Amino acid sequence: MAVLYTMERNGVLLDQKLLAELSAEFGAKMIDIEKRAHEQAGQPFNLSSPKQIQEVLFEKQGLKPVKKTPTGAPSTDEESLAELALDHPLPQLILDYRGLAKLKSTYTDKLPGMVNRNTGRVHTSYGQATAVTGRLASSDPNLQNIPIRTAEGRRIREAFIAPPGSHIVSADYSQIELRIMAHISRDESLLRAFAAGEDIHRATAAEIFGVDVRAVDNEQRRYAKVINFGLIYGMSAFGLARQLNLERAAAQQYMDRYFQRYPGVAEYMRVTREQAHQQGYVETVFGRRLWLPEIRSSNGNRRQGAERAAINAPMQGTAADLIKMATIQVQKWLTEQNMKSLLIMQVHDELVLEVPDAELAVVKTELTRLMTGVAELAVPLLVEVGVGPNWDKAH
DNA sequence: AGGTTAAGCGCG
DNA sequence: AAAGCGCGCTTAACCT
Repeated sequence: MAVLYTMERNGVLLDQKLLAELSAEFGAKMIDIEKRAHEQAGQPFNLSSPKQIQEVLFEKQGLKPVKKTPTGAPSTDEESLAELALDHPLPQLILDYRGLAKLKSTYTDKLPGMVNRNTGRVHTSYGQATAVTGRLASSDPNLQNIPIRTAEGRRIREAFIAPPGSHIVSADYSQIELRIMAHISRDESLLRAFAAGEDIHRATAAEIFGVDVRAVDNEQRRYAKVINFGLIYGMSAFGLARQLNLERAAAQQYMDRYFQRYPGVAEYMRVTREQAHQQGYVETVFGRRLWLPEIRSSNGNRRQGAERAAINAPMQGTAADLIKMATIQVQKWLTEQNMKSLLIMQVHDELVLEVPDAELAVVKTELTRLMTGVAELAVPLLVEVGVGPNWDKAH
């Protein structure tokens, strides 16, 4: 994939002033939180140290551990601290500190140092034979995990900018893995929902809760979304219960209801497990294989882990196949048409370009055409294109 | 000094 | 007994 070298060489421009401001702001907040945490604890301690957090919370403050880490130590992860925060002010302070520390150390402090002296840009490396599912992997720096899920984190995305006279254009596949599940399973309800252009989580909620699509409330849609994503990952009723804070029996009812309404998906799960077990591998729609050496392990946990990977791989892997083909097509078109637009990043289901203003209209049109037309599946491929002065506004 | 592992968390 | 897939990066803790 020569296009990967093109993307690496093109690189992305950063607003270094903004990153410096964010670093200063995050740093000041961290110092303030640290002070308050030390007051609450009645002693100074390192808020980055799981061991010291354990000592303060579970020994000194006497809070009860929520769960344990694989090595048996009481866990201080986000889920645990969020629960402990209901009874004590300290865990929330630690969580706030951690969030800021992550953003500062990984992004706002680090990225400016990665700017190339000659080009003034950041150049990632794409690993083409790293992820077992066929995805690319981005490293040094990783540009595939730039924050977006929180308002605080999104401000970092604003630092990914286009030069004067250009804009950032982002084009991403909408619900690509669920569409692939529809294609592979040929489940009637799923095919119909996508063909009709329905909001898939809303449609799923209507099926599971037995109400009209228009009557689905936000809570029901949120449940359906968790179930839809969970299915792609091979989640169990136990996992669903934990995710939605439900009784296990209730979670099991939702799953039963789902598979009753989408029998094609249930069949896909069954057939995929069976094929993986018999052949020792699973395949994407385009035939790339993922070998599963642990699918016949006598260790039940390892075997079940391999089964979940088997269920996920055809969807994640086919999505990877599709965007790889699309990436090649897009670069081919840019080259043939002598466009000045640059492909600068790939983030699993998204392509990011730096586009001179004069080319905006045609690039938007052609990106959509090339990405939606890259393959003919049993459901339409939908691409959402955004334009902005930076990556955040383009998304 | 330099490498590895554990814990944790950013993204799709 | 575990329980949700795929990655890469940072800090702490521990090792040689």
